[in-house]
Amino acid sequence: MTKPPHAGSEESPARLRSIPEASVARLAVYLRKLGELAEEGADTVSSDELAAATGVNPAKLRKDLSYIGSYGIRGVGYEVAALVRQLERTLGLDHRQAVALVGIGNLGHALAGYGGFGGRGFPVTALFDVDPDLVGIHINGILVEHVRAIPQVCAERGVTIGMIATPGQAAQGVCDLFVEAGVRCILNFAPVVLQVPDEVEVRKVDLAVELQILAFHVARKHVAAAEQVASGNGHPVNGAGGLLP
Amino acid sequence: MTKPPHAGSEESPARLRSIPEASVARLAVYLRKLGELAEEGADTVSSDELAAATGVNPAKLRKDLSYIGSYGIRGVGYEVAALVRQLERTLGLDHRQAVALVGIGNLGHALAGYGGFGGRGFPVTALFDVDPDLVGIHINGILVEHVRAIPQVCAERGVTIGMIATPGQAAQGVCDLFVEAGVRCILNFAPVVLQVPDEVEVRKVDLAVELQILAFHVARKHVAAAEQVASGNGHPVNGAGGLLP
DNA sequence: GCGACTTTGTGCGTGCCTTCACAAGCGACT
DNA sequence: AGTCGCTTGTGAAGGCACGCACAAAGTCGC
Repeated sequence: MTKPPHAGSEESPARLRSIPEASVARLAVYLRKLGELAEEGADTVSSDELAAATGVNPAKLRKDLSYIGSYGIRGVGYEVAALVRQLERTLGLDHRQAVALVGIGNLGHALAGYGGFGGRGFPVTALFDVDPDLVGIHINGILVEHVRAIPQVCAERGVTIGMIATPGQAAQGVCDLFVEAGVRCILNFAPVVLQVPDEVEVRKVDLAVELQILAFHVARKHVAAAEQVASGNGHPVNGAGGLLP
Repeated sequence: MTKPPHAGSEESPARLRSIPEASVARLAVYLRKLGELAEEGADTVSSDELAAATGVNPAKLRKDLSYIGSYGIRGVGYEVAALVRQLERTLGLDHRQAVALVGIGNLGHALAGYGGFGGRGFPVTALFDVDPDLVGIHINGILVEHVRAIPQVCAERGVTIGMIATPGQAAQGVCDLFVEAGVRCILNFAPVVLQVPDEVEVRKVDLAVELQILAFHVARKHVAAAEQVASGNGHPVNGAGGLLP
């Protein structure tokens, strides 16, 4: 239960497993900001500083970082370079993850051309579609192949992550092909819930749902605004600086 | 995110405000599935049925629906049409929400052309960019205007939701323009944390982070697999993804 | 009209995540 | 060398969400 305190330099897998899901998501955000800081020449950051820049609570940030070990210096902060290295190792970015993308529609095209992936250790290695007009063309130098080639191609090129940007009806079929190819992690942009074996991890990004959540908040704010007018309570605005006293 | 410690919790219209954030996200998913069911001619659904189709626990689904009122019939299920109506009202979809999009790059182009928005009550009403080569062209019949026109155009057309698909450096500036225009809800695809006044709601979609989370799971599964081989104990850890029939 | 069956709505225990608060540790300054 | 100020790391408490299990409530068959 209680971990041995101050275990410095080992790669205990138990440590990995114990990181809460919510923390992992934030670690990725910290990592990007740290990259920027490194480019600006920063040597160290304090938790308060990094927390403000990433919009989280400083204590939460420190706890998140404590999951991957003690890499801070009390009274000083965190050494940027060391923290970046450790985060990259923890997030599995120390070896590249080949990514395959299925569905070269509007969104798929954008994803295939998105520079944010390849530049960050996620080279898009294979593209697939069913449309004969698309199969055979190149996007960013990558050949679009037919969906039926998924199992073979993915296995050959060691694809570890699959992205599905097809229409909803096609998504489950594509997913099954990925699973067959041994892909264990899938990022799904199609508006359906994929059925997968236990050992496969699926994350879903649903743009329409995101908008609907915002629409809910629009409605809520509308009501709140009406209330405020009624009660005469105006709320002062916290400007772009955004740091609370 | 950063809220003043316990702002005045009035409970007047109360029902909307009391819906947990996590439930709102799922309500949107239920709504889409219900739309499909309605098209297939279904009159009623049971919670078990809808829960299986959307990948959630039936009890959780019933609790979610209970937040918006009792629209189920015991022994039968939920009347699809009535539930759709009520969900649309709760999510603020009974009046259209004009959406503005800034940043007509790869992703922006895809978003502008994405049919899933307009068809679901979110007409993309305005497009903006700074690139002179883009300003002036039409996408899907919508004119791309210069970013500096954001305040005026958004105010004129009653834009309630702004989407930011610009590079990171430009995002905060665009965000400020949205706020100036009175836009209170923002969907941010840029990899930065936006600083906004308290009354503005920001949701962030970060594709690179999504991939990094998956990369973490790839690494975790890798370790787990190696351990299994080593210890001979075949017990795969069940991750956090709880979707399983 | 009555009983059995089905399905909703929800009270409650459990576990995770967040947040506070503070001791421990480190560097700088005198 | 000692003290002071700053920052990390973490124990503990609170809150939120999830899921179980069951009572209430309705339908269907006879």
